[in-house]
Amino acid sequence: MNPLLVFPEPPPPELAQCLDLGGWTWKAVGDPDRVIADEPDEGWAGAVVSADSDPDGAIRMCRHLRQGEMPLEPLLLLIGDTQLANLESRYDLFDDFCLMPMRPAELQARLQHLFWSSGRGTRPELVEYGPLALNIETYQAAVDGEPVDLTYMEYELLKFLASSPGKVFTRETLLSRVWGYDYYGGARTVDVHIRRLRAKLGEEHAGLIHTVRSVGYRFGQSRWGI
Amino acid sequence: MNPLLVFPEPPPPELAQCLDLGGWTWKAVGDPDRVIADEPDEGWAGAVVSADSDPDGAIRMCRHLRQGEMPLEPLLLLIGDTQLANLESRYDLFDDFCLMPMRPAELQARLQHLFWSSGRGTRPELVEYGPLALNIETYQAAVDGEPVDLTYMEYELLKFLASSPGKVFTRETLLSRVWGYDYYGGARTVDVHIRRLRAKLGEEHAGLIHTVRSVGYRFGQSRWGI
DNA sequence: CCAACTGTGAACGGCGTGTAAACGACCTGA
DNA sequence: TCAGGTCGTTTACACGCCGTTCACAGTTGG
Repeated sequence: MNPLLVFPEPPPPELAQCLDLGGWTWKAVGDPDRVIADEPDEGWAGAVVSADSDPDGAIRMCRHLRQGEMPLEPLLLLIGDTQLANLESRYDLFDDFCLMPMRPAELQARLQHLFWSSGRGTRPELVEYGPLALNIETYQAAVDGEPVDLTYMEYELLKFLASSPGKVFTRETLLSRVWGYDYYGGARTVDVHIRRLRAKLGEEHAGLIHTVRSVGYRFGQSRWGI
Repeated sequence: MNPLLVFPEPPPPELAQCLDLGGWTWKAVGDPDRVIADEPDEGWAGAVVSADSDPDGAIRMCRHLRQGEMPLEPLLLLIGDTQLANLESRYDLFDDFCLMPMRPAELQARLQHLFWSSGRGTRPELVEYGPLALNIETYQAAVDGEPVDLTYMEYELLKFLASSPGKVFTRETLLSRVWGYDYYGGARTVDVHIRRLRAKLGEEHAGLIHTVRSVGYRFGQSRWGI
């Protein structure tokens, strides 16, 4: 999943720990001006802003995230109960809030509820390598920006390979991981699917999938640039 | 302002006191069957459901308020922190929650935030995609400006799909999100509704709904503009 | 009581998938 | 250098899954 934007930098330890425990990926940003510069390629999935230590900075951050053409959603605001009164007439700055000191389970529930409400992980999850791009959400593939029509198994196989570029997988590994642990069939199956993949990638990019003789197949270059 | 529906009957004293202090008008309803009978002429403004004393009854009430053609919004759920874990996958039953024992200021803030959101924020009144336009308020659909007559389920399905254009949904996901998480029925149901939708969209626009073999269905084009 | 809406079972057809077999490239040893 | 073997590539084909479509039953509302 795309990382969450977290304010301030560094975040309160209990917040960081709680996010990690919940399995969220996140990145702290200390200043509104750094939001664009620090934005990952996939974009922000949402934001968690703590007003505990620096209330004014937090408000500035919220306002900055919400203005502009693409307001960042969802946005969760963490505040102390003494600051509750200041919230009034600023409801446009956040989607939900959570009182400090927070209970980890409450934070988890609020984040999940927010993402459920917004309907999706906001932006597409992508697996990219060189000219290849796989959109996990839409089950679509593209090479050099040109869409490629893949069947279900072709897509799954390519996704698995491209998730670990440079790593060699044996046919047995591929069969058990892509086809399923209980799959029982010949190893030739893998070969044929690799061939169909290469054909669809086109002559120019067929070389993205390397054959490692007597071992298996590898997607992309090895780490030594062979 | 219209009264809030409050559960249970009688409500916990601290809840009643807190609502009164905040200047809310409210009316307690102890049983889902009494929601219609006790509804004031102006209708309910929203609901506050406490799961403190009777968790199962509270869930039943939430479900009852949310089902039907006119789900009651906004709905605030009050729960003890030990019940947090039960919330998962029931995010459709409420719009926000508040942990017990509650802080009066927090309840006020959450109610105000909810009414602010349902009043003018977040929820789009129109879902548009290319030639398709869905009016959420009036439950009407139009293609190329021409109104299309959709049944309830057709409308809900199309609205859900069109809310996340490009994203692929499995039949299971559609059944749980559109039909309800507790729906138990065959996946063929989805197919047939998709077919009816395509028919009503007309030959020209039937392609708006794509079949992703072995996966599910997708509305609209991918974000790569295929 | 009729009409519209919704869910389910079954038949049909297409295409994705797995497998066999021929072919060719590469390696090894004599 | 040639023979034999190993391994990957390529082609062809049949099976069966999966989506489509239709018919019909159950339900609800007017």
